[in-house]
Amino acid sequence: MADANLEIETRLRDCGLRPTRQRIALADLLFAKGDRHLTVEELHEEASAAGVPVSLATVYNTLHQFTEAGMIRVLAVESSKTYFDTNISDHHHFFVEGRNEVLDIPINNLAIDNLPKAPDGMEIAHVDVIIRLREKKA
Amino acid sequence: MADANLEIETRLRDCGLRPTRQRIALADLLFAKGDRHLTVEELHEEASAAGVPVSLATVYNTLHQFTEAGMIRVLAVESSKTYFDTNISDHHHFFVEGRNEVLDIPINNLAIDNLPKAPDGMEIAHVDVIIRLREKKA
DNA sequence: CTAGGTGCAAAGGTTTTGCACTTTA
DNA sequence: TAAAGTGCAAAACCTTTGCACCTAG
Repeated sequence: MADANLEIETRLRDCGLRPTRQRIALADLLFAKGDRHLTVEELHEEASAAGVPVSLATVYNTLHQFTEAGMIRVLAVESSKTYFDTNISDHHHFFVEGRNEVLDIPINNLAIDNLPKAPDGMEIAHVDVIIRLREKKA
Repeated sequence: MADANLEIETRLRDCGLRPTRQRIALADLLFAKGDRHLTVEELHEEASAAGVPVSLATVYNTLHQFTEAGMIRVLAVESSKTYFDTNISDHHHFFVEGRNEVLDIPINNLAIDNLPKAPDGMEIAHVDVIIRLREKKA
């Protein structure tokens, strides 16, 4: 536990972020449980539940700082809320419509044929594949 | 011009929508110029510029009605604004980060290998591919 | 005439910001 | 003790809603 915190502290420091109590707690929640897809609201509630009172504003700020530092990624799946993904490796997502749930696509041999070239003066920053799911009618 | 309006009126009627002045004008703006990617705000401004005063609320309502009717599609590219796409055929997009611009991927032989199965009880509603672009540094 | 549509303004939800206070190094 | 981070509340967005008025069939 102390070890885990030390690891997180080091990681934050490496990203140029001061390891404050709030950032350590949030990073801990984010990375302790494997890959996660969270909204600001959800992380805020988890932090409160975990006995770490953090203001919503700080959660916003922190998640954006983590994003800039490349520790997490923003997912654009739905236009009302911002989802953050703790898995920054190259992978793609299911999105369950109606339930607003993001899932990793498990066995990732998904590939794209004939990926187009970027227009002149542009380069590809990232390719997102989102497979939208709906509940099957019985 | 009268012809075009008649066409649009018929189309709206077929979708169960009364062809009101506002809906005709908006449909006209949306479909007259080929495939487009617009926000509510942009369409509202275009309508005003075209001398068709329409309230923002009506643009929102109308675009949602058109979406439900299957005339247009919602694009989730960026989490702050909703983009609507007038091209409902199966195709994908570039998104220029920083400039917040949506472009169709032109020659569409893009294909996905090993598309995963939907989890139990779910079916695939739609697959979105978004290629995020950034300006190349010289 | 009447069901449906529109406009306005107000409310709702998410995200950002300003500023005083606190904490880290 | 500086410099950076945090919390609160207010503000800034984008979007939806309620209700009185208008309009197409």
